[in-house]
Amino acid sequence: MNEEINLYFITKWKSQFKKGLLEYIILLLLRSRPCYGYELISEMNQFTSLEIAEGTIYPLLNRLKKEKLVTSEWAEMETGIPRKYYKLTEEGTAHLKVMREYVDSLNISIEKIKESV
Amino acid sequence: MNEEINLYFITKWKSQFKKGLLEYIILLLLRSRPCYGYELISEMNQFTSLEIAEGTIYPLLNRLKKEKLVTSEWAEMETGIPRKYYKLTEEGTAHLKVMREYVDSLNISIEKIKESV
DNA sequence: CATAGTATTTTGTGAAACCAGGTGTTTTTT
DNA sequence: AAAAAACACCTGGTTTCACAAAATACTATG
Repeated sequence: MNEEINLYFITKWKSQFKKGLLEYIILLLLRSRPCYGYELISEMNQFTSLEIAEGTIYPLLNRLKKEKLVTSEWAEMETGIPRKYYKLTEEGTAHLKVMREYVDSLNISIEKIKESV
Repeated sequence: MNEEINLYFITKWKSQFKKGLLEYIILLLLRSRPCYGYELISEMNQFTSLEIAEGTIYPLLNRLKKEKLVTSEWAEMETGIPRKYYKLTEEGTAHLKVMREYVDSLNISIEKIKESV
């Protein structure tokens, strides 16, 4: 049935599709509580079909920090490796709101296109 | 109210967010009928809040053609400039189906994240 | 004590959107 | 009739991001 699907194309497309989307989802996830990078990777695997590489999430979090949408803080664990927790700032919340409105309005438009056939 | 929004950040993010998404929307638009590039730009402006530059759409359509997801054909107009019409192929339809399922499942996941606060 | 899992970081590569420009035609304005 | 705007396509260079791969280092399990 799917013999004719070019999986290489789909894989590439999925990778491109994540651009910007990951930033949005990470901010959404941080809305509920501070998280550390490794945790966000597993949250992502659990809640979505998205897989996010380590080499993706840590630079992404650093960008968000540089933009002051999140802050970070080391947490020494009683046992285990220290974790760097990222927390949404007020600025982050405000920006997420703008992003969310954009994504929502886009989704509505796309639904219209899908229906209009 | 929005004084604190970094519009430069938002603009960059929107540009990133389009990656992969545009490819998906173009295929969705071509599902109903063949279109030419310039037409797709105005359709996009009309139906969505997305703006797509000429320097984006023409390379995009060429990529889709190279991947055999669309075919193209010149149409000499009785009056006006010749147009290159792009038409979805069977392969394009099959790939769009896969992409659509991916996007739909992602949207469901994101909705869950949004609700879980 | 070796292996797997936890947790962060860095480097290099590839792909896509965009800007800025170019070409040529047609229509509208002045 | 000339100038300007709109139509319609294309290209080259820049920037950004996801990813693979590797490095570092600690912890838990067998």
